[in-house]
Amino acid sequence: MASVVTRFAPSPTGHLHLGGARTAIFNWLLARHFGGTFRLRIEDTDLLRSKQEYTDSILASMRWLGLDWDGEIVYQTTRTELYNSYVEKLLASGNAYYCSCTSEEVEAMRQKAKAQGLKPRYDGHCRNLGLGPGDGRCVRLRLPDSGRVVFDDLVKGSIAVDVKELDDMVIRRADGMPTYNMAVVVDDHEMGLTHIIRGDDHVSNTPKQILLYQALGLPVPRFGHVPMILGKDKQKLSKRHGAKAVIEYEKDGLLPEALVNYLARLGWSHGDQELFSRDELIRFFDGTNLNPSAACFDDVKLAWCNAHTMREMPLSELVAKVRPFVSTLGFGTLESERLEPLCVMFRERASDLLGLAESFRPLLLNATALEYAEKDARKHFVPAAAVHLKVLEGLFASCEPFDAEHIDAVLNAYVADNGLRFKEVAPPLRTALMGFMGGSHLNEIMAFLGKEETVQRLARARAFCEKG
RNA sequence: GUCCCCAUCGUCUAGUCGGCCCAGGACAACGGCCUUUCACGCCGUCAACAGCGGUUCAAAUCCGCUUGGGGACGCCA
Repeated sequence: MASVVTRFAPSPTGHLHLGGARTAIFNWLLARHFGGTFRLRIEDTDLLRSKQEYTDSILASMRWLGLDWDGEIVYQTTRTELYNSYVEKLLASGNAYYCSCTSEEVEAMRQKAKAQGLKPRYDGHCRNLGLGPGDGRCVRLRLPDSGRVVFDDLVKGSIAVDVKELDDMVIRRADGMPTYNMAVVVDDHEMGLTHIIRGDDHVSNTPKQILLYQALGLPVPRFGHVPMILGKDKQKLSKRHGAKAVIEYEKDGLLPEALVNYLARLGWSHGDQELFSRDELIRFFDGTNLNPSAACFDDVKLAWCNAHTMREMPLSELVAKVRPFVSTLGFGTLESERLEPLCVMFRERASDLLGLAESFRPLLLNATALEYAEKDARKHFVPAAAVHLKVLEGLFASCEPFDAEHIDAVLNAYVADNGLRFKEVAPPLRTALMGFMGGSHLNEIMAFLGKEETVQRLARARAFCEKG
């Protein structure tokens, strides 16, 4: 099989959003699977809405997701002459013609067709007028008089459309600029595309583009139209329906591996497997098993996927990734030696980096600033607990070395020697140390806090217990 | 309105040529175990083939219709 060439072609009119990210992932995966080429093209011909900052943002998100592209990035605004050379070919071969109809006239044709219960379309008014170039004249493609356009879609199977449903579309505007379909066909051909995976909303453009390829005598690439991603409410994912940009997930502390894993799995499957490493994704994704029906985005499952990734990744990597979140939350800049135990203690309790960093809060503030959860304090800071805390203060003060193992021994001995049960001692102790009934193993928490801080926390809590 | 596409648990999905599917996995929910809290982990429960016809010995799987959903009909991309 000839080398596979795929592409991602966003318009820089906004940040990279989930739907775009997913089509980028599919194209990237297909290219990497077959050892092919993955190209990037910026469709910036909409001068009013396109902005450099969006191009930068999209590229940043692509890099963050780990989707590397091959070759130079193609910017459509730099290729007007190229597109026009193709329009000229079409004009020369008689497959295109000049049209002098005004927008108002074309609109009237559409209304008329609509009134007759037909699809609104251009009626071919200038088709055989033999008009030459002139002011205000656009160029239209001359469609075959009859026939069907049939293509085998990678995800939806065979799709057929009657040429009668289409009309002689504009391929070059009166201002000399090519239209979208024209530019896309020229670019996809010039860039050597063999496979094009894109959103569902393009299926109706596909017959038009195929007709263009045929008129130009060019080979038609393979198309695959993936359904759009729906929101929780089954509505199309839009800004109003919780559609978030990739960059926001990054800010929320999601791991790119997890987002790629989740998105790849949305609309594609490999048996019952849910979790994939990047290598597995590349190994298994071959353009088959793409689901033709639309999928709803589920951020709960994304969170699960992220939590899993966070638990499995190397500790050193996790430490490096939470660090910025720790400082953003105002906990200062911590050494890896301090961050490591924190990550070990809390990584399986958080579902994203921000949440993980946030869970460090009770252990990074001073004893005097620790806030007690009212409910837990009321329940566990009772007079009886004061006795335990007081004895423990003394025992811990003389615990040497003050590490998890020895702390555990002290705690166990205290409970055993006094015929107590852990359930009587642990709650007040935990509340004293964490401020609420949560967190990791008590001995590890104390070891992290250090002797002095631990004793201080117990003493402060004891005061509350005595008050009752 | 016209054309195109889609239709399995609440959600993501498995389901090679129809039989091994009174439909499997995962997330969520619920229950339990583990336990020094919360989590993780483990075990279990709940839960779906849109409807109606047809083909067939046999249909979630094939065909048709209906219903429902989505998309497209620009000198936007």
